[in-house]
Amino acid sequence: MWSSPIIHVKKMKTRIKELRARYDLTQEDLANRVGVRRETIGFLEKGKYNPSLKLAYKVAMCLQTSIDELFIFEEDDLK
Amino acid sequence: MWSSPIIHVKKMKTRIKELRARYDLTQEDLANRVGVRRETIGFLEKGKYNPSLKLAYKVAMCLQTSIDELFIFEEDDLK
DNA sequence: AGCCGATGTTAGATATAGATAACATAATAG
DNA sequence: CTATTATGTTATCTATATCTAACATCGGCT
Repeated sequence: MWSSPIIHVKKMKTRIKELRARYDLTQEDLANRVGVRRETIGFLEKGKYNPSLKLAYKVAMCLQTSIDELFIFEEDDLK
Repeated sequence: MWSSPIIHVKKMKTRIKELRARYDLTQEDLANRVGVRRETIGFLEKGKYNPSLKLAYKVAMCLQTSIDELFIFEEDDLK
């Protein structure tokens, strides 16, 4: 008798790759600036995992944008 | 090409508690809507950990705001 | 004084983010 | 063509977010 959650997030897209290209950065460049591994950036671009808020923020800062601009959520909706 | 800044995030504040009060929700109410445990909301409010981006998003949606409005980052600086 | 709903806090378990190293492939330069 | 650089991908490891179940504390209410 628990109630199911109201918010569902089906999928999350990111504009990391697009913005990284705009600034002509390699995955490794960006990774170095953010302070993570190259693979981590690669996995993020491919949506292979759900970053921590701090990581999302750091990537956004390095790409001169905001979290809300960098990540796009597609909702399943409010039920 | 600029000199590679390394981003440091010293601390993160959140307005969860403030907004939760505005909508007159208990931690448990919000937790149920978001789909996490009450303690998780409590720990988030106290800055005891760094949520995933999806969780941050869901909390923001439940509080009628955005991630960028809900979480405030204090930078250590671009160095 | 009690009770009760909300929050704090702990300890242990599980899930997963992110690290690391390795190797493969694509594209590009030479 | 080979050499190199950027990216894809896999497997294993560690750190930590989140779950779960307790129990404590605090505040409001009668």
